[in-house]
Amino acid sequence: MSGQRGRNAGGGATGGDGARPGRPTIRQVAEAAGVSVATVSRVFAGSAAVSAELTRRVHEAAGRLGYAPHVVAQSLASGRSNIIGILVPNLANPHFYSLIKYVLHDAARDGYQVLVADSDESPAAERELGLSLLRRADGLILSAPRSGPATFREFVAEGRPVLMVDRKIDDPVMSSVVVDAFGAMRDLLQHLAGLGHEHLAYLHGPARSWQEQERWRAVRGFRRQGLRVDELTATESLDDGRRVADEVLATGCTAVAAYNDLAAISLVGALAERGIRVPEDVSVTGYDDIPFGRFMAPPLTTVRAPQRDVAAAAWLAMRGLLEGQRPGARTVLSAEPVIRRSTGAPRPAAGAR
Amino acid sequence: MSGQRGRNAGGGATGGDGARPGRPTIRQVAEAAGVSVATVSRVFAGSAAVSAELTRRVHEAAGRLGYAPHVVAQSLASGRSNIIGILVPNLANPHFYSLIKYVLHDAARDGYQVLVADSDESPAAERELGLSLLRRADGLILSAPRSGPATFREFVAEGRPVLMVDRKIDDPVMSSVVVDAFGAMRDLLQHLAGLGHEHLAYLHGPARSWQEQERWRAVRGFRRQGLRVDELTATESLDDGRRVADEVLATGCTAVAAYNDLAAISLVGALAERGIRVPEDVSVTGYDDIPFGRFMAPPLTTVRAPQRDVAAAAWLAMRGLLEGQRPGARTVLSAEPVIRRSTGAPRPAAGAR
DNA sequence: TTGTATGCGTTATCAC
DNA sequence: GTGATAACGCATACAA
Repeated sequence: MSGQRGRNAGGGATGGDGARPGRPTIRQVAEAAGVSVATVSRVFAGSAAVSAELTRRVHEAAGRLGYAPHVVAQSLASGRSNIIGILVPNLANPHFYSLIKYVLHDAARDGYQVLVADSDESPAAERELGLSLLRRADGLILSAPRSGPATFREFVAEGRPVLMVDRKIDDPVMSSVVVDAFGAMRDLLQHLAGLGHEHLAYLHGPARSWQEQERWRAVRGFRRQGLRVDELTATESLDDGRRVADEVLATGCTAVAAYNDLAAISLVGALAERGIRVPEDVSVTGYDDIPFGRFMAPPLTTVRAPQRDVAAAAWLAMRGLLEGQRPGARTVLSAEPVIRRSTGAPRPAAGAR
Repeated sequence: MSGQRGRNAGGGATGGDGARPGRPTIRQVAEAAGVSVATVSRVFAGSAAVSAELTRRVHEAAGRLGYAPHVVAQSLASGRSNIIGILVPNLANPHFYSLIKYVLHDAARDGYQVLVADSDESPAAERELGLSLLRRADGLILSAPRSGPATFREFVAEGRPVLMVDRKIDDPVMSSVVVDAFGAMRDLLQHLAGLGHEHLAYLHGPARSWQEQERWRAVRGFRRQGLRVDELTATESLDDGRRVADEVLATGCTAVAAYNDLAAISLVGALAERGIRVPEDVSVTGYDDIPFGRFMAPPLTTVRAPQRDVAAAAWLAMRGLLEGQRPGARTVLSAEPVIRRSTGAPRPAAGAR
């Protein structure tokens, strides 16, 4: 027998005035309303037409007993949980929780709850967490996944919709929503080149990130224009600015393009500690346009990732998949540079500081 | 019949070589291993001693068939879902997702998944989302809830553990983990008073927040020391800085204590736009010590809320409750001011700017 | 439109 | 230590 066994004893023979405790079941409501359990089920699911009279009686009885459907039992019987999972590589980055916040709201409006998991940049954790989410959830949103195609196929093999956000994928069994980072990053660097910068440093992001690859591809492209581009590596945390600042200064560059705002913000802070002025001594750009970039001194030049649109597109796609649409759809959104005051013309001559 | 009807046909009479598709069930594993379903269940649950030989055979068969327990069926039968819910008032505030991130990890380590919901500061939404989470989850963590005791009792009436974070509660049916904001805020203002400030403005937070009430209580206390304290209202978003900045300037105060870092950051940004220098013209303090406060110019003087400890205490308490501990425990943590450079001595004379 | 009967995949009780 | 089996609470094919 089960754990809650005996909670709703009686009820059968003597007429429903048996044990009182615990939540009422659909059976008790049916009895109280003088209808079958199927009718109660239909009334609550809206799945089939029920006469006005019986609908009224069911609602009356349910209200009186304080009945609410048991979601776990519904899930077992129907095969749907009305839960979706969302897996991100780093919950500490505002970029990701802005996605989560919006998806949460859109999903709630459609009656879905959201299981959240954070892989902390670990492909192995991502695989495990993804599979774990897929046991519960009707679908999974993978935001900027760090693992590879083999893992994705394992996910899909679970038989539930998987949606990739910010990761290009050729496999037709998965849909995706991506932001075109290449174009936006190219435009951002065009802005730097236009200011007269000829020597850049790029702060790499996580190597397994598709967005990182796209952003770097755009930066690399400027080498062909004769610009010098040095490569450094940022981290996902805010605490690493000092090391990076020293490395940046060692390159002698006049501008730094960071993989994302977190790295840029941390760098600007560390530069300020050293008395280096931004943008007078060195220009700095970020990517994402997280809310705090506006409040730095100087306000950060960056690229605005349209997270509201990404989230909306993601939920729209996921809902479609849940309703049985064929997977494989690709949504591409574009981002745009936001020029603030962390970028300016390069200092006139070397050694000016 | 059910939605997945027919997925695992055959199996009974003819000996298990029936339909192949779909996930294997415990019954198929039992058959393949030549044991009963009860034994398979015990092996996977570790709930009772099973001989080494049978354990081996079960694992072998399960591995061969690719069996994994069906979590929804487990939930229905056991009455436990291994899911907890966490409900916050505003996911856009780093203060809250830092709590979420830590709880997520601690819970995952114990095999729990986490449903996240965001009430957007609405008590009505909080009630609805809380009840909704409680249908699925084994327990609910309420972070800084905005609704009242009546709602909390509804939550508790669902028969599952409810843990309050950052909200004092006298009801012995609920446990709580709170940070002593009063003491920390008092210390922070002592710092301001020590610098010579005699005229403060306080930026109120959400009225329904217990933390707001405690912080304000500490600020109000300084009136008895002869300090002048003007009251203004901040918002939870970063976008309202300009209005607040004008109101702050109108008071003529020499220091501003904001309810939280978000409000302080936004205020400093708006003041900078107006050419007002911090801390030379006006000192500003925040509360929470979100990561970005360190990277503002000037770095923000604030109070460090020990979120790692709060999260650890919260999960510890929740796990205890899930294991059947009696509710009612109170954990109180303390916070400390972090003096950075957004505070300084007041400008010597009025009208100096 | 409504009711009946069965199955969803497990857990846990009881007898051995 | 192991097996048989009744719940867990609901959805749904099918009959009426």
